[in-house]
Amino acid sequence: MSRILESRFFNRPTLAVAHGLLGKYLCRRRGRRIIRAMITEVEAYDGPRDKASHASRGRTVRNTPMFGPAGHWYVYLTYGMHWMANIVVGKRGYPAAVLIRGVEGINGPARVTKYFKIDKRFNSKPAARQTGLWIEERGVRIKRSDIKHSARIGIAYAGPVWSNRRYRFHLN
DNA sequence: ACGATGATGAAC
DNA sequence: TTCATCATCGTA
Repeated sequence: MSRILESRFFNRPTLAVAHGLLGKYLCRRRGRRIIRAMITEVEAYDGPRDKASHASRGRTVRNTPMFGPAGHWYVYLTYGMHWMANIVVGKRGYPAAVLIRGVEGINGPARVTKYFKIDKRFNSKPAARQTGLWIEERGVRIKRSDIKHSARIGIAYAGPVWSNRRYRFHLN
């Protein structure tokens, strides 16, 4: 049994969605083939005050998807070569997203997008089967005690308050 | 430890 | 229009 996650799942507080994504499956259809992998690591970027978030300096062309409806993708290029896959969460107008940092067997957000062949084509598109990139519940139960939380990676510029927040969640 | 590699946003 | 900065990775 499996269930494709829809906006009712993503339209919740950012940290709750981040926790909830662990154990869910990132799914990609290319032609007839579908690849799936369990999400094992995520990071939350929560609201306009979060100094580590692209939205901390207001709305721009790039970060516009973060202000849009929950359950849509926010995909952007970093370091001139790596795509980052984020799912938008929370209410419209409130900029928040969860970065998918790792799936089973693949660690690192750039490796995830490389493996799943995710790029700007998905930016602002809904996570849905029709789009070719979506997220499924497949019956994996994650115990609260199996979720580790720690500081987010690569965001020291955000200052001590925001860089020390334990907004990174992972299994193991 | 550091270079790759280019879009972004802010300053000028 | 220029410039520093980046939600990183692979090689050392």
